[in-house]
Amino acid sequence: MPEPDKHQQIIDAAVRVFARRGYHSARVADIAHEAGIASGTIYLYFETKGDILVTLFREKIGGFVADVRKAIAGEPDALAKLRRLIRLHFQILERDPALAEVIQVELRQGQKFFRGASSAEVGDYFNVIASVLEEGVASGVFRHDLPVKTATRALFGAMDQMATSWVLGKRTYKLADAADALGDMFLLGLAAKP
Amino acid sequence: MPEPDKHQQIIDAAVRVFARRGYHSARVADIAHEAGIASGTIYLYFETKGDILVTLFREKIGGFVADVRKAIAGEPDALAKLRRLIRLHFQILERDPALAEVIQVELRQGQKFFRGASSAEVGDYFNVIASVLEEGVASGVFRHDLPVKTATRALFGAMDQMATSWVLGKRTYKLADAADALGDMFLLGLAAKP
DNA sequence: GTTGCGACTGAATCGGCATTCATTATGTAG
DNA sequence: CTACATAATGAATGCCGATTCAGTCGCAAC
Repeated sequence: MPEPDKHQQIIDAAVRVFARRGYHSARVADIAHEAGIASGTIYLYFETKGDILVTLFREKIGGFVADVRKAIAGEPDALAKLRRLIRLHFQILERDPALAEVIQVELRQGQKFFRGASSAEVGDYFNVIASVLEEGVASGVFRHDLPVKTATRALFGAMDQMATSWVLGKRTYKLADAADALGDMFLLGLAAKP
Repeated sequence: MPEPDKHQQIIDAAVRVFARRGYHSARVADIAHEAGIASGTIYLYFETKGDILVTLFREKIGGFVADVRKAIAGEPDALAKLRRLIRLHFQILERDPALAEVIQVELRQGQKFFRGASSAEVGDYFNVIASVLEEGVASGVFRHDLPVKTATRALFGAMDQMATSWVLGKRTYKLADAADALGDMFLLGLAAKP
């Protein structure tokens, strides 16, 4: 009867080790060491090394999406929801640097992020974004002819790239401070007002 | 005296094999077979398997940036340059599906794309985008208070995500068709006109 | 104190594939 | 035709670390 505790212990250790060494050069023995257990024990809780990675981001991204969903549900209109979503996206990553490193850099290994095992979770997030945009179109705060799919991808891509740049840089500036600038850009555009 | 020809032959074979199998499950022997040579011959032209990947995207991305630079130089103002850049970004990827697969999916392995060996080339591309935005700010077609760095990242991220979505989907729709929609979004924003 | 049982351990195994290099082919010059 | 140089070959090597599993531990029941 594997302790549910140890599962979490291994996941947390894996986040730290993957952040430090990268997925490929991380050895299973390293994760075990970081978790304070023997390497064989890992295999009582996970099938393979890849399974650790897959499970880790399913759980983390699943939690991420749930947090965002809950937060925006409390906002009054699409505009507030959009701004809140952007801010939260950044806050969550900023809060946990090791997790941010893993999500922005390591999880993109091969197919795993957008294809493969966590595509469902990522798809959920896309749906959350799309639903906010649709609500805004329906209520008239966004352009009635907004191409929602395109806008969803563009917004996600923009946030994701800002997060990646922040991780790869020294993380000197506050990521969350960029949230409002990004929100303004999307809402108002780059063009000068006539 | 290695033939300069064979270098290219190997790179081209590698693009096809990486696109098909993914970098990790691609064997050096597969690339050799695809190129019609023996596996040992690869090592007369490249140090390691990783070197093939690194060289491949240095050359490809370098060419990509050069193409974009040249194309926008011919455009009259920042607005036209921006639209041209977006269109070209998509056209180049659409023209070569195997290369698109490799750039969007395989090259993100670990650190290689934004960190590591090709960061200089990617940095060049960021500079091209930023210079267009700066020109637009200076000439007054873009908001004078536009945060150029943020906008550069956001625009790159948006294009990159659209490309990734297109690669992961069945590539059914025309990627280039989304270019104008994306341009409009960035220039005008999501918000409804008052 | 002995038996049983699940959790845990970590040294030994094993397979896969990048890399090497002794050998062969191709080409050129005298 | 012989001698030398350079390019190409592909079978054999060697490494590395994920995975396994025979054995140990801790504990509860009787």
